[in-house]
Amino acid sequence: MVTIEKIQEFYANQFEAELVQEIAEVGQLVQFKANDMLIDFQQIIIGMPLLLKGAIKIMREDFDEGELLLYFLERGDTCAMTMACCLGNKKSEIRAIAETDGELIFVPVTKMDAWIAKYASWRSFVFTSYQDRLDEMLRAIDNLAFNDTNNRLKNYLIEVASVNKSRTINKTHQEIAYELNTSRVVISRLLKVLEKENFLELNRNVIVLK
DNA sequence: TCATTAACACGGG
DNA sequence: CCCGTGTTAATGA
Repeated sequence: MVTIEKIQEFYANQFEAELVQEIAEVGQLVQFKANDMLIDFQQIIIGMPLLLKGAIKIMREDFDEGELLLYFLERGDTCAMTMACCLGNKKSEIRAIAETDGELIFVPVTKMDAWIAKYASWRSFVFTSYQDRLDEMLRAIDNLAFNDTNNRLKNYLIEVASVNKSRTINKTHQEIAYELNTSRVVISRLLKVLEKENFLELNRNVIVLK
């Protein structure tokens, strides 16, 4: 059961009391661990997540089995894909994997529709979420189209450090290569250069930004 | 020029 | 020994 306090803590200024009450009644509190798979491709979405704590990475599958990191979700965010799926009864086009440990509230699909009509605050939450995700998607596309791998890697490292709230990144070169949809050789080489530039420090399984 | 794939050596756990 | 890392050589876009 979701406590009203928890919802208020994170969404207090956004939702009217009555809506907070309803979320508390039907919402389901879910704890997740880093690397938990929360949503997979083709999966049918049965609920919508309201992220309280932690970070979730949203991945897109490539035509040839590769993957690509689109963006991270953080506290107060929700997944636009989920909303699109809920409203359109479609399967997921993305994969959501926990980047860190965290906590979210799961709201059943059935309520989503009703609340859009009933609560102005929910309606604007849904719309601004769409807007935010679209903006992030555009940034992801720009990054991909106009940046070389070196800059993509830098941006990626900075973003990862930010969502983990730590300058220490616990990832292997292979994992990074996978998320940026490139090869490990390239990542190893670029990281080595960045180390020489004193941008970071390399250790086994650990990268420390300076 | 820069990425990819394959291959290999090194070394820490 | 296994895995992550660093590097090279060949090939391609």
